[in-house]
Order: sequence, then C-alpha cells, then structure tokens
Amino acid sequence: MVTIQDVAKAAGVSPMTVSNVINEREHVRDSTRAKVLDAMERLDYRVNVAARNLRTGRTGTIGLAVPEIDRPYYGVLAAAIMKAAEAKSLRVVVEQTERSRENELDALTLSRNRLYDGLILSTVGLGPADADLLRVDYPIVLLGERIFAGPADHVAMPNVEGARAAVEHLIARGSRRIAIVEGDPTEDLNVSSLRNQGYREALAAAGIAFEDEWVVPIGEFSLEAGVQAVQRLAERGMAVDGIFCVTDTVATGVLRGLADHGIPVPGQVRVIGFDDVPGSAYTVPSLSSVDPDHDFMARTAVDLLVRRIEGNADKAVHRDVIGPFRVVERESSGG
Amino acid sequence: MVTIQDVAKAAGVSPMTVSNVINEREHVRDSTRAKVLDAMERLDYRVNVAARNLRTGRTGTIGLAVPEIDRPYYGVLAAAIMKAAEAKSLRVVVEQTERSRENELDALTLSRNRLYDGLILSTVGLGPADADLLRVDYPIVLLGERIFAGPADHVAMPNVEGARAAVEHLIARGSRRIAIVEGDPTEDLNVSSLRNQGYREALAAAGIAFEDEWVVPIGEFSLEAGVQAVQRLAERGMAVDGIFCVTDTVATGVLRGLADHGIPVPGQVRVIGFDDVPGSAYTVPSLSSVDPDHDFMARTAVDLLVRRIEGNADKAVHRDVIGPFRVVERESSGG
DNA sequence: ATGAAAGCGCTAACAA
DNA sequence: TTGTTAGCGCTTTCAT
Repeated sequence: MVTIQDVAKAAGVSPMTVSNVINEREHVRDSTRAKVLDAMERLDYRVNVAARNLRTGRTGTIGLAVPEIDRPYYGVLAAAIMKAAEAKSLRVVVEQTERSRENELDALTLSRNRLYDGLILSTVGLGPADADLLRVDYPIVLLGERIFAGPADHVAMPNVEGARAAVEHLIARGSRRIAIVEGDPTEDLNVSSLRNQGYREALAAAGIAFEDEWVVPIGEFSLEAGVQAVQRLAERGMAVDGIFCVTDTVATGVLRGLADHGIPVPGQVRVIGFDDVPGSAYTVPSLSSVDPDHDFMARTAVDLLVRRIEGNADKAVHRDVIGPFRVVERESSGG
Repeated sequence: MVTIQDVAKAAGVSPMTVSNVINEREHVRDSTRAKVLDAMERLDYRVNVAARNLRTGRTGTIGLAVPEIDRPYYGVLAAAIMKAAEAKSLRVVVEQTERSRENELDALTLSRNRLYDGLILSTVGLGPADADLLRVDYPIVLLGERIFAGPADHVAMPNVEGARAAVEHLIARGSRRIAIVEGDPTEDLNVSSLRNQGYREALAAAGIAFEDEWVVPIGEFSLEAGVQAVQRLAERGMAVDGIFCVTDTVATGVLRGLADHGIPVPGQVRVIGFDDVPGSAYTVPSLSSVDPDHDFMARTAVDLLVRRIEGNADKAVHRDVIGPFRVVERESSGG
C-alpha cells in the first residue's frame, strides 16, 4: 500500500505538502506540485478514503433508501439522484427497505452509524404517526407522500394537482364514469388519499356525482394488482368509461387486465396513470400519465441534503417542496 | 460523539473489552457483556465505521457498476445482488457507467481507491481487447457477455443455449422465416453475437436456410430501437413470421412497433425476447422470453467476489460461470 | 510556501 | 478473561 508518506519521501517533501497537492489547496509552488504529482503517478498512489473519513468526519457518500430498486419508478428516481449527487461529487449507497416500516427505520439507524454524510429516505412504510422517529440530529431528506410537515426536509410529488389534472383530462376526452384504482384506504394519509382528493376535486369541478363503486382499492402498487383491479371492475359490470390509476405500474397491469377482458382502450374505457415511467410510452396502447419531473425531485432532494450536511440550514425549519408536473397524453386516454 | 472510550469508562472496563463485545467475540464474561451493553444503550453508542475501516482495511461494502440502473434488467440484477450481498453482511454501492468504456474503467479505478472491498462490474463498453486492463490485483467479478476467459472471475448468461432454445420454440410453434433484432454486428464478441450464434444453430438444426434480410441491427438495446427495428422490417415487406429479440426491452419496443403497423401477434408474427424482466408478463400481448435466473447470477457473482475478498481463491485461476435458463412461453409466441 | 506534531476511533498483538 | 500499547493514513493546527 502506497501512502502519503511514501509519496512525500519519493518527492522529497513533507506529507503535508502532498496532502495540499491532493486537495488542490493554494500556496503550493508549481515546481513542488509537479514533483509531487510525478511521484504520485510513479508510485500509483491512491488516497485511503477510510483514513480521510476518519480524520475529516465526512464520507463523501450519501445513502438512498428506496422500497425496491427493481420497480421502474424507483429505478428512475435512483438514476436521477445518482446523477444529481455526482454533480456534487457524492457517491450514493442504495438500500432496499422492501416497503417495510421497520426496514425504513433501520435504514435511518444504520445510516447514522456514520456511514453516510446524510440519507435520502423514500418512505412508504412509515406513516404520519412515525413522524417523531424522524426527528434525528442527522441530515435527512424525505421522499414520499405519507409524511408532510414532519421534522425533516421533504420532497413530494404534486399529488393532488397532478391527479386532478389527470382526471380532468379524462373528462375532457369524454369520460363521465371514472374509476380510481388506489391504495389501501385505511391508511390515513398516503399517496393514494392525496391522489384520491385530486380525483374527487376533478369530478366535483365537472359536476359529476361520485359513486362508491368506482373505487377499487388494491393492496400493493404492482402489475398484478392492476390486473386484479380490472377483474373487480368486471365483476361489477364494468360500468365505467375511464380509469385513473395511482401509478403507471398499476396502470400497465390495468391495461393488461382490460386486454384480458377484450375491452377496447380508449374506445370503451380511457386509462391514465401517474409517474410517467419510461415504459409507459411503449405499452399497447401507450399509456397517458402524469410526469412529476423526476429530475427536479432528485435535484431538490440532493440540494436540500447538501445544505443540511454543510450546516447551511436552520435546524428548526424544514422545507416541504412539491415539484411541478405535466399531463402526458397518449393513446390510452384517446390523447 | 460517543466513542468506545466513553463506553469503556461508563462501564468500568477497558476499550478493548467494549470492542470485544461489539464484535461478539468469545471470552467475555456474561456479567461484563451486560455492563457494556447497558452502557452502550445508555450513551446511544454507534461504531465509527471509518475508524474501523482504517484499522481493519475492510469496508464491508462492495461496488456494483451497471450501465443504467433505470433499465429493467439492471434494476432486477441490482436488487438480486443487494439481496445476495445482504446475506453476507455486505453493503452495495451502485455506480452507473452509462454504457461507456471509459466510465467502466473509471469504476474500476475509483473502486480501487479502497472504497470497496471488491467490485462487481457489468461490462458493455469494455470489449475483449480491454481484457488486460482488468488484470488488477483487487477483487473483481465481471458480469456480461463481452469478455470471456479474461483475467477475472466472470458470470455470464447462457446466451447461445438460451437463444437457441428461444428460436427453437418459435420454430416449434410454426415460424419458418425468423428475424433477429440484435446489436451492432461490427463488435467482434458481444451479447448479440452469442445470441446470434444460438439463433443460427436453431435454424440450422431445423433445416432452415438463413436469409440476410432477417437480420435487423440496432444501435442500442432500447424500447425505441425495437420500434425502429419493426419499421425496418416493414420497409422490407415484413416477410417474416417470427422475431427473436436480443433483450426483453427491445422486444417490448418491437411489440409496440408491430402494433403501430397493425400486425397481429402471434397471429402473423411470433415474438420472443431474452431476460424475462418483470414487465414481460404484462405486455399486450404478453411477451415470451428466456429467463436466465437472475438470482443464480447474483448469488454466484457475490460468492465469487467474497471468495476473492477473503483470499480463498487462486490468484492465477479465474472462473467462468454460465447460469441456467428456461424458456417462458407466453402469448407473443402463441405459447 | 512548507513542515512537525498530534490525534481522529478503532482493533491486532501481546501481556497480565 | 481483561487490559496495555501501538498504529492504521490522513489532515488540522501551529510553527517556521
């Protein structure tokens, strides 16, 4: 192992000067710098990050805890966050929480073991009742739709507005009886209930009286759950001409289910999702969706975290940022 | 910051004893252990991983470099590798190489900066000519189809056999004029050329004379490239009744392209892909594919890497492991 | 502009 | 079974 000492010896300078060169500090004569760089090259020197971390107390790494990296939405999110982090010279460690409240808390605890300078935590298991557990003296940023005005910076999607715009789009295209495929309604605040709110606002604004049978609750936001939601609607006589799905993954399953039942889309039923994941432009029919601007969310989350890490943020004040969105009209809504 | 020293003082023992308790070593009296654990709890002690890393020379973290985490295949692969790594108490840092040869080499170099104990490198940019660059004195495992018998352990998919089985399946279903949508043929050895070999073997075995116009080269393995491949075939008169696609992502684009052209699948053309990503069961029509057993590949890669890290592997001998596969028959091939 | 000394928190090796 | 010593490689501080 080649150390700074070795380089210093080879270059005929002190270890401190080598350190100054490595960290691109000023007050190093060009000729000295050249000598050092040459020695580093010759010896194939590499910094020992562990030693630097120990000394500085910083790791140059942030954690990202997501439910499942192999879900398209989280893949897109993770890619965007890595890109945003790279722009700040930060590495990203991805942890999977498998949608469990416990694992999300574990991620928080583990992270505090000084492994990362901060943590971006995408919560789906933790709910509003757990907000106090997030009151930690450690830089974190929350992503997700379940905890608002909590004790941490938070970036959320434009759930209400986006959902409302999506349903208004279905109405504009001619739908009048619009189903919503959404999450477990027993949870008090989650991505579903906010999107449900937007859904109802859109109906109300159009003077459409909401009917209970339009609601199809599902247990998880998966492809299979989408298929089963259609089955449920079919059992109720498929008395709808529009379906708003809580995520694109669910919507893709819904498209599949509608195909199973031979129901034309958008001919008989219009469909729209939420997230605008890459695959949505290529389903058959292609899926209309709400694009929440993943890059904006990623950039904002990383920026907020860096502010905390660098101590440039008021410990008592926490930001709640909601991103922009746009409705992407494709075949499934007759767009 | 609470250190081992603090805990030792609070528990009335030496730092070494605290260390022994933390690391669950033997030869600690139960009563002593209890005292230490109690003090740790009271002070809310957390290990300083940086200090431990510096001392032990191990980080407990491995790197995983993939082209793009937001491609379904790499999402599935990353999830499987994280699961396999977790079983060995290893964390995983994901880096994205964006399919470039340079970034893949960078990942290798950065990794050697002692950040990780080892690296799993999924290569698509590096080719056989670069094999020598991988001759590093550092634990690495290669994933991918471009470098075989190189200077590192390597896990690959059953490209030839899987492709052959896929095409044999199309033939068994009645296809006789079978296109292949594959990668740039100017590369001498890549995932495409191996799958091309399997494709040709299947044709030959069935006594079908191969025709040049059946080959549709694409520049990248994307959804859009699949759409464009169909456009190409349509311009040639769509004189095929089967299409073998080099990946499921490409095949999903091909399904989309065939829908654009109003070509019935599997009625007029049967389609099969490779990878069996989660979405393939839910496309319309659902996509037949070759399942390469992602979990096996992930487990094998992690096992090989751990062997290297622990020094239990001969430095001069490198393993080339090829996983199992099975053909998954769905609607797109009339299965 | 450069260097010397000290120490970050932990654990390997050895001692008691 | 428990404790002592030393030092991993780096950077902060202060001196020159």
